[in-house]
Amino acid sequence: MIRINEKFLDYITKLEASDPSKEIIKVEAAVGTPLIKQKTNVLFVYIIKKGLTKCYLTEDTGNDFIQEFFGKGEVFGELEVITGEFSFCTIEALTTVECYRIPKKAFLKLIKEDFVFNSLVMNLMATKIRYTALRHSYNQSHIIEDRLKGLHQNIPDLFARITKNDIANYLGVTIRSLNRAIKTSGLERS
Amino acid sequence: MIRINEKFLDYITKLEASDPSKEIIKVEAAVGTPLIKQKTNVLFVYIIKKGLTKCYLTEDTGNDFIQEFFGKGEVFGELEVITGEFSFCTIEALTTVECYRIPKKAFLKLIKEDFVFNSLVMNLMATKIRYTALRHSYNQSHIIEDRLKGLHQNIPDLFARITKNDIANYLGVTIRSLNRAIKTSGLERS
DNA sequence: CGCGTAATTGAAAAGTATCAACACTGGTGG
DNA sequence: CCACCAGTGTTGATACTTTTCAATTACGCG
Repeated sequence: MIRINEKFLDYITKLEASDPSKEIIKVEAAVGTPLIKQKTNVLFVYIIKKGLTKCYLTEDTGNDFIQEFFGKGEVFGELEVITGEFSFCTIEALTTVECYRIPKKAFLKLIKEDFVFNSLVMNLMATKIRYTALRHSYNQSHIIEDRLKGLHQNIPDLFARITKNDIANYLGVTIRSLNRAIKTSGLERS
Repeated sequence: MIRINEKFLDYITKLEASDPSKEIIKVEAAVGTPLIKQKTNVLFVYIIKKGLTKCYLTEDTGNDFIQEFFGKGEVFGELEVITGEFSFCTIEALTTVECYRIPKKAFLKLIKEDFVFNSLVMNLMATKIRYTALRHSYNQSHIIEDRLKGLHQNIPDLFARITKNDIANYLGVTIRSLNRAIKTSGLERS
């Protein structure tokens, strides 16, 4: 599932336009660039303006597990900035990505002083929890084929946008199993 | 893993003590009582004072998947109250449970007017996301035996406190597989 | 004692991973 | 222009993990 958050993007766009101190700036990242790295200190919060990223964890086994794909308006880095802990995941650009970047201090100030902003962040986090919980549950109680079908319904041009490797890492399976599931589900030429 | 949040409990305890309008009240639930039901409107936020609950989703397949066990200080219902959506999980008492109960309106008012409270809620949600994400990733990339060992490390008296059925639903496996894992991991008499 | 719920176990079937070989594609440099 | 290479994708055979199904035992309680 590619998550988006138009509402938040709208608000940030307005903020950026009326920001005299230029705390919110636009940055661009090329394909493959890690915007946040696992187990590092997070100094900025990012909001995607355009493009696609993956959010993944590298396990001690060496496996990557993709949590979610972030699209337009999605926010990352906010958890780490709020709790002050190191990042538990890596955010990497899958396409060229344009985003807004807010320094930690400015983000925390906005949370404190702008209640609308505060509410948007609360909502965004609540939605992340719901989404993550539902997906975990779904993954545990459905076989690969069902999970693949579900993903494909949400992203019709799935195979054009995301590599097989990333799809497999998102579903938490090997590429071999993914390929078999594609066959048996009849999703080959999509 | 049984999650706890002493800091939040402390704050609520203080709030309750100095609450003239008696919006925060203490309630008690017997074993098996559902405090929040999946797919229903949520009117209260709860904070556990004493006891243990399970937070689980019932899938369309009929399987229950336990998200987490909540202990002292853990909060639930806050997500639904913030987003206004129906609950996506059920919260059920595993022991006799004492908790504080705050009406939706009062909770939202606290968020708006008490910044310390607001920060505590933000932190609590950020922590939930981190925890949920890490667990999902861990579950996808480790076999049952490892997952069981990890759980047992966190809850040494696991088998005394939680039924086999619930442990299996927490790990997302069948009881049969759980029993085999207990054997092969040498955790039988714990 | 008798009942219902929880726990245990074996055998077979289904699902998934591992391993290894091979095909396709778009550069890159001789 | 071709050979080579790296990255990506495909496929079969086999081994391993987990579920399903069914039978059986253990335990608490009226």
